[in-house]
Amino acid sequence: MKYKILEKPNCEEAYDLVKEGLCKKAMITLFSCCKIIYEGRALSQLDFGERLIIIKPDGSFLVHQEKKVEPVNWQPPKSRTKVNVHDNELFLESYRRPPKERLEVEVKKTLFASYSVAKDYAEIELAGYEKDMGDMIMKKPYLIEEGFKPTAREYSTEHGFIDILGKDYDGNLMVLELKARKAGTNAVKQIKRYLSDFENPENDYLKDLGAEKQKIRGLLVAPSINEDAKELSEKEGIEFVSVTPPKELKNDKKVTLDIFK
Amino acid sequence: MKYKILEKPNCEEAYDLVKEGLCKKAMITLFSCCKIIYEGRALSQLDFGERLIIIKPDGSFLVHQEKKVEPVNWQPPKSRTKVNVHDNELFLESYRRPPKERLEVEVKKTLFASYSVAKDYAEIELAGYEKDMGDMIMKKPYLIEEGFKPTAREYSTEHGFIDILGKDYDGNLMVLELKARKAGTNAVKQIKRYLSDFENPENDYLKDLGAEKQKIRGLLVAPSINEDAKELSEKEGIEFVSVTPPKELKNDKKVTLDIFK
DNA sequence: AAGTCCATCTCGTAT
DNA sequence: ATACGAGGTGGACTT
Repeated sequence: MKYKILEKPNCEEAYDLVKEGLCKKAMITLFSCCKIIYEGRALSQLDFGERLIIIKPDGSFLVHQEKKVEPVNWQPPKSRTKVNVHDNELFLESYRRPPKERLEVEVKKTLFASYSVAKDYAEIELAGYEKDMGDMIMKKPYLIEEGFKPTAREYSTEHGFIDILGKDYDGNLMVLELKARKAGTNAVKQIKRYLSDFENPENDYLKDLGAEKQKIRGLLVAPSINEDAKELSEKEGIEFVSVTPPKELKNDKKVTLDIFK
Repeated sequence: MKYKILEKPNCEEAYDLVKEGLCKKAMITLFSCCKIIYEGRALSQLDFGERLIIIKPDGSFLVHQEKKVEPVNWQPPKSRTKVNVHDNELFLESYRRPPKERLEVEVKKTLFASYSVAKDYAEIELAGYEKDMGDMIMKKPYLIEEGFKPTAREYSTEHGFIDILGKDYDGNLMVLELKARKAGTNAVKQIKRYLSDFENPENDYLKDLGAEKQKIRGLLVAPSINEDAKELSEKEGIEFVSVTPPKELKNDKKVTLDIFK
């Protein structure tokens, strides 16, 4: 059977449903009054209350209260779920390692329980990230300014990776830091740190890049910038260029799955 | 009624159930074949497939695929859910602002739908965070070393907040950076940045702190440290002290709610 | 409302 | 395996 739903199952019925769901690699949901203990990287306890419990076929284990996007307790994919009955109560346990972590759910009463084997072959398509922005700038460098030529991406320095390195029309070195969202002071400070790498005479980045004795320009590239960051960038001589990450989906993937007809 | 479950509801039945659930401020779950579009800070689309849809009474909207802990699409608390029927198909929409964001779910077929009003008055108790660690060190400064005296917490500098500031037995200034988990190179770099604030003669932190001409020690306090970070800290003269965040719950909250008996 | 920072962050990716 | 960084980060807290 592809799915099963039980209303007010007793302890043994709920146990059987969970067992069956695990066996069939189904999504299992329980709406139950339960108490939860977590022990691992941190430690938590949550007294009895009614919550939604979800066990996914990849081993993920979620407990959702009626508020917030985040689960109140959880275990990650590849965790192992165990089911037990003690004193007419259902116990769910989820183990992972490493790190060694344990989640224990004591189920007092279940309003309803279900499992169902999901048919889902689609993957989400996303756009509007820093990566998309970088791709776009590499392809259309004039978005930064006329004559800009990118030379390297993810250029490694002592202080981390420079998003894009390049030269302007006059051959001056340009250090670009990309932010897909509104930039803050941290982004400006980040660029300052990269620039300090080039000022250090011990490093021979400049020689490597054939840009010795040239001016070095630091650029913050983001859709917008907050007031503090604007002030700091002006003070530090960091330029700001407004670029918005492209929000374009590769729409060629127009699959209509026959299964769902 | 406190809850309702429908197996293979048709479009109108599902519509009525969702409407009723929203009205009663219930947790709503649907296991449906659906297609999803999101538009807001980023942009996404997800083709038809079977997923678990959750609408919480606080306005949170979650769509879970059969893998991962994170929802594939979501809206945060206080979002507004709208339900509609077009051409014998159910449409769920969730709006928020600011930022203006929109989630649209086209439901082709529903395996089962439910709503239930959750009775949950418990709050999670957690231990094992950086905050707990800080509390412990302020109370038991000898955990850092004999003679250590903390003087300030969350001390503001140009480069951010110093977790704990203090003096050693000889009156030297100590800058403590706390990490509740294994520390990496970033933590060491963070301390270097704080220390640079004190080296800058423009700042008069030192005068403020009455520690002029004293040595300044940078300490990384964490349960453990990775190899790169260890190397860097030794090179930079940053000391490492191993402290594990306390994992103790205030166990006095042993409430047994009569409602659940 | 906007900024800042921690998190059982999760998740992808490179090493 | 571990390390590192982005995220529609979320969520709590401060200004």
